[in-house]
Amino acid sequence: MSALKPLRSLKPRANYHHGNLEKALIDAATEMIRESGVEHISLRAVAAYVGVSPSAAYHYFPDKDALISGVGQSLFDKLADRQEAAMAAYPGESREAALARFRALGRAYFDWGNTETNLFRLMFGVFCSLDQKDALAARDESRAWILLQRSLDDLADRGAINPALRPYGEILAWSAVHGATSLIVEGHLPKDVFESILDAIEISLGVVK
Amino acid sequence: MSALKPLRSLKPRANYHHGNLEKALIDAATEMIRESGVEHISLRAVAAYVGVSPSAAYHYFPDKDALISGVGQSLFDKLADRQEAAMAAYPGESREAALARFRALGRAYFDWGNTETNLFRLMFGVFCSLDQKDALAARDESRAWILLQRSLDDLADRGAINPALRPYGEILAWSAVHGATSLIVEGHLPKDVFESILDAIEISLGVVK
DNA sequence: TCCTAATCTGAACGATGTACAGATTATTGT
DNA sequence: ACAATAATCTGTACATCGTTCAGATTAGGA
Repeated sequence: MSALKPLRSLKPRANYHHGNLEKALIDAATEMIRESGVEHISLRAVAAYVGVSPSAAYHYFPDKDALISGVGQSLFDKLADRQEAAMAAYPGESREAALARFRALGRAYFDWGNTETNLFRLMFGVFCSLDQKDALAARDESRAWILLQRSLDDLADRGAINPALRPYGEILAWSAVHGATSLIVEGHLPKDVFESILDAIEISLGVVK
Repeated sequence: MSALKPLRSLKPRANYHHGNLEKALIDAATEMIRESGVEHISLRAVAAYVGVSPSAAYHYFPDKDALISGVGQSLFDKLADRQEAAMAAYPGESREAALARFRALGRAYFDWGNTETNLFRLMFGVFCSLDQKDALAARDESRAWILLQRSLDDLADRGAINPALRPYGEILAWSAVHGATSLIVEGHLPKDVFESILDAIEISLGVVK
């Protein structure tokens, strides 16, 4: 656990007009949640970390929950970054490469949950739960969702999965990977079962190797 | 949203020596979390609801988190009750009955998440996350886990699933059902995909109908 | 019936989320 | 260049929270 001391106290600049306070608050909150968990951060501490008074935050967020929710939204993009990087390790047009990328996609999700547990909990917790409409719209635009769609299209194009089962690909893969990751992260299942989950997903989708 | 007013103010009994304060606090906290979500309850409100001073709780729980965690532990049993009731609707020794019970098990989990969302979030949130050892030990003794094991044994005994895949039954079924329930409850997936998840689980386990 | 242990109260402390009035700075129009 | 206006941030204040602790109340055994 590092110190998390105020930053701006070093800078000679006055406190008024920070520059980009909204982003600074989100970044600070992200880092603090990452280290301590969403249940242990306070608006005041985030403001102090940025070097600003607590009230300043209320010009950008209606309340603390909105700030936290802002952090959550931004995390889906960071997860997609990790997934993209993981998939890049398996280039190529072959069926084997496409399958390897598909597994890398799931494994990156799992790794994210294990290495960034506090952020993972935030993303799928109360603060990021939206109404059906908004959430589905947000999901359709999220890069992580699009990566999953494309990965399944890749498999289908190469005849690596049963075409009749293709429509269920996204929901099945996401459900199984997310469920396993959640249960493992919270300690309900041991870590070593995850690869079996990936195997099971492939079987469900009728993978032919 | 109902009122949640203090109860004991009506009773003529004095405040000292409540009787079974520990259980009363857990019950009250359960009901209040059920209605408002774990992020919106205070130790003081729970104590007031029971008709007791805030400090009284500290004779039974070291802190607020311990009370909440106590609530969470007790919920796994209530989930098992629902699952048992749901399975009882499909009696019989036939393969079809065993399959129907297996699906009822998953559907009851899903229904629990949808009707008792606040409690569901608590069960699998930070407050109920244990170290690997404790959690796995607790799980092995939980009735919900045992129900799942028996249901899979039933399927295997009747030759309804691929014997080679039997060992993966628990982790796969729980992961997929939990993942789908979580994602649907938080709005990331639409409700109507759940039955497809049950189909996919059966395919993964090599169900022969 | 008195003594002791168990149980609960009441007051207090520091920290929190939030509201609001006013101070400070940036920007725009002339 | 300069004043007027808008945007941004501070400081203070308040109710509420979790938690501590000294002491009041009660139960139950000697």
